Formats: sequence, C-alpha cells, structure tokens
Amino acid sequence: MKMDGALSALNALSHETRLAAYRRLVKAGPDGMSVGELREELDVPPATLTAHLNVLRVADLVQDQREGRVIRVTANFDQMNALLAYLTENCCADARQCEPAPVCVPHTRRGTR
Amino acid sequence: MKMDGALSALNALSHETRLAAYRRLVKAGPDGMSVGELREELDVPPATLTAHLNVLRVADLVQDQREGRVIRVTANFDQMNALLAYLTENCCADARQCEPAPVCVPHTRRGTR
DNA sequence: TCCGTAATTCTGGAATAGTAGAAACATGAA
DNA sequence: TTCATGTTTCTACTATTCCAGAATTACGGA
Repeated sequence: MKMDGALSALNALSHETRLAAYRRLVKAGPDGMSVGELREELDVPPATLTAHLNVLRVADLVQDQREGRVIRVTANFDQMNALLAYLTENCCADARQCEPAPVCVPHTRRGTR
Repeated sequence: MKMDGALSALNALSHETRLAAYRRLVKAGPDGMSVGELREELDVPPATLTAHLNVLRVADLVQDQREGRVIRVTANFDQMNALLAYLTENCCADARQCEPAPVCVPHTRRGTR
C-alpha cells in the first residue's frame, strides 16, 4: 500500500457513521449485507448513507454488487490488512526488532469463488 | 478501546503530514525523536507541526517528554495496537471465525522503565 | 540578567467535509 | 406499461479543519 491509499482508508474510517458501517460489515463477514439493512441499523437518511458508502468505496474498504433491486455491500478484508500492515511497517527500524503485521482472513466468500 | 478513542486516532492519522510524522516515529522506535528533528525531516513550519502533533497527542498516539530545551516525542505503541485490535474486532462474527489481532511491541524503552 | 534556541499558542482567512431534502434512476412485479 | 421499492445523484447550507505568520513561553548558557 502507498501513502495515498492509506490516507484515503484512514480518512474513510475517521468518521463515526462510516466507522460504524465498516465495523458492521466486518462483523457481517464475507457475505456482507444490503444497503437497506445497513441503513436500518445505523439509522441515517438514505442520501447520507450513500455519501458515506461512497467514501468507503473510493477507499476500497468496501465493495458492492447488485442483486436485483438490492445492493449488497461487503468489507474488503484485503484492504484492511494492507492498511494494518502499512501502519506497523518499519516498526522500530531505527532501533530494535519487533513483531510485524496482523491479519483478518475470512476463510471463504460464500457462493462466489 | 472505545469508539471515541478509535475515531480520534483514525482522524489523527488521516492527514498526510500527521501520518508521515507518526510513521516516522514508529520507525524511530521507543527512543522517539525531538520535535526539531521531526520538523526538519517533514519540512513544515513550526506552528503547523505543533498543531498536528497536538492532534496526535490528544489521540494518545504519541507522548512527549521535555529534555531541557528539547521535546522528545515517541509513538505510543499500545494505542496503535489497541486501534488495530478495534478495527479487526468481531471480524466475521456473523459468519465464520478468522484470526484476531496484530501487534507491534518494542522490546524495551531505552533508559526509562 | 540577558540572549539565543526550541517549541507553543493565538489568530483569522481559505479550503474542505458533512448533512439531508428532493429529484432521478434501476429493477422486479403486477 | 405502470407501480412500488431500493438506492443514488444533485444541490445548497452549515460546520469544521487547515495553514502559517506573529507573538509568546520555556529553558540553558554566558
């Protein structure tokens, strides 16, 4: 990950509604959930949620897929992990060693792939 | 970590200068570096750097300590790890299991403790 | 005590981000 | 077609953040 990617991911997550949305999607796992379900849980107006989702989309933290009338949104775990790695990169490089990065790896993406 | 803490940490990191500063401090390890050294590497006006450092301070991502005329700033690794854990918390809870959190643990804090 | 350096606070103008109503678009069903 | 539902785009208003010059405080040395 480059700095720009990290910045846009961090920026996307640094807002109450977006962080809540993202964490909800992380909890939901690889199946994700529909925009409507999300909207209901977060209790924000549709236009507001869309604006926030767009920020998360541009940051590549979530992806979505139309299923008929519904749009299903899922967290992009790879991007999250890349961000975590970026943040801990070079940890203590000037001094001593210390353990490297994290990981959250969902085991399958039900249905697809 | 509570949501407020995560938000303020994420917000603090979601700015080019602050992210660069923070990463530089992570690289510096437990010894940190002086505000002046940091200022020179980042090449920003003093007032601007102070403003950014204050954001990182409030977020508890860095801590500092006066040493005579110089102020030595260090990354707060515990806070970083808490943030990483927060972000991956409940990963896939609705679906299947997946590995938990990360860590960056500097082995000693030279001099102090 | 006076000076120089390190860093901070104060300040206000410029730029950016958040909010949500209303209108529009997309899809599936009748 | 026409209709209802899900979601997005458009838009304008408001609030917040960014920036950096100038003034100020903190400290150590002569």
